[in-house]
Amino acid sequence: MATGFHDVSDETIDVPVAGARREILDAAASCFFERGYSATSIDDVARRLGSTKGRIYHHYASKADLFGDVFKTGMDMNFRAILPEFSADCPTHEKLARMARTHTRQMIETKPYQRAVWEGVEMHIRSAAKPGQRSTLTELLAYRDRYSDLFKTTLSECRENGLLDFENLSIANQVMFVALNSPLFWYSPEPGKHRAELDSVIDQVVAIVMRGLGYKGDLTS
Amino acid sequence: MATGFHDVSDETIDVPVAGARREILDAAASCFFERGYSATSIDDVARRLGSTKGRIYHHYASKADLFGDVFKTGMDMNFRAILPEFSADCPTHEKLARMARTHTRQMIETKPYQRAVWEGVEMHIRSAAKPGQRSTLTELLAYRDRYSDLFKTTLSECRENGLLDFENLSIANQVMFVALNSPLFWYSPEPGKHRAELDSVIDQVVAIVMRGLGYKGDLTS
DNA sequence: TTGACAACATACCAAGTAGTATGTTCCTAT
DNA sequence: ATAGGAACATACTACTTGGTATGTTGTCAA
Repeated sequence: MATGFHDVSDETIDVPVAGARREILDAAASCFFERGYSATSIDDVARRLGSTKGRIYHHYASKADLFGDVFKTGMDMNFRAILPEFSADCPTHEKLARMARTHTRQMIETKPYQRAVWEGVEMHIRSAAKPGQRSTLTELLAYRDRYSDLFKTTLSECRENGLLDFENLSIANQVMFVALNSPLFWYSPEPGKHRAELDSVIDQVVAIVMRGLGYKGDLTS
Repeated sequence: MATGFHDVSDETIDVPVAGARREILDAAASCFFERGYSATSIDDVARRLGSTKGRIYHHYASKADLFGDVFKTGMDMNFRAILPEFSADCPTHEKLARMARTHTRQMIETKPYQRAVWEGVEMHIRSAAKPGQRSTLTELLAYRDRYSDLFKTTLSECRENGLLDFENLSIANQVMFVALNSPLFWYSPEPGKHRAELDSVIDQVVAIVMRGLGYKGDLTS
């Protein structure tokens, strides 16, 4: 099948897409971010690119495929940012805090892509995908679940070490993710602002989440 | 203007819409919940009603108006649930906990409506409304802000009393709301399940949030 | 030089979609 | 009884949208 769409189910993490594809992806992510998936037409994306539909359909078989690639590219970014932290050899609670910070930073710095990921998850929850989209979306969601499991595992370790305290692991994980993702909806860094402000926002969100999960210590590391 | 659409800006909280309107609202909320606003056609709503477009356009001037009424009805439900708690005379932290519980319960029990509220907020954030929808949506958002301020006020009081501890009030409020709203996305009560399960989910979410905001005490009240 | 193919643009189509214009039926106030 | 309007259904239109079919141009290997 010549969708130009790499298989999601293999166990490797892809490097970011480059060149022409990337331009299309950026435009698509921006449009999906501003208007949502179904309110965005292929012509909208083309207009933002300063070109026409032809260009997009030359690289992608369908609108759903384009969305899928935005989703996957967003997740690739997250994996590349998180894996070093996940593999780091440091106290479990510190690892979790670093992962949380990195994740939250990702949400802000690659917002359009992450917003597409969010919508993809929503589409799956509401099972609002037509057959055909359905199988592709399911694969993509499995990809995201692998990412989620990195946090889930770390959360579980922390609890076993007595560093965290919560009842149900899945619920804790869900609430944590939603909270860490939340800047996606309420924070837009003003162009002139210092990096310090962004760091402050991230620190505050992570602090609330860590304490919420039962962490008692300091987070000045 | 014969939109049959009550003014949002007055200071009273409306009683729930009854009868024929309510049937349409329920169907619309369900459709918006399952497919999102722009992926839902008026014919979809009509089909769910077992009727035709004529019925809907007899009561609502446009799709945006219909959505607006779903939004407002959802917010009316929230106000009616929260105001007694907000006005209750009890320790501030307990008031907040009760408000949080009530709000979270609302998210689960009136999910389709709350999901429309969420999407309305999103639409406003991304300013993805065409002119005309825009002014209506802005009014509705002001309505929601009044609701949000009830929590913000209580949060602030708690901090002044030394019962909570967080840095920025707005950030704390945003993170709190997103976390309390989160069951909207990950919890679907199975029909057979006991009410106990629902209560447990609510308690866990509220516990995480309260601790995250710096509350040190117990929540067994 | 030339054939072939990638990378687009142009033109087009069938299927929706919001909204309207116009019936039709039933209920109710007079 | 009947006029009138509320509450719909039916039929229609103008427009959008995803997708396709078909050009056009540049590039590059043989």
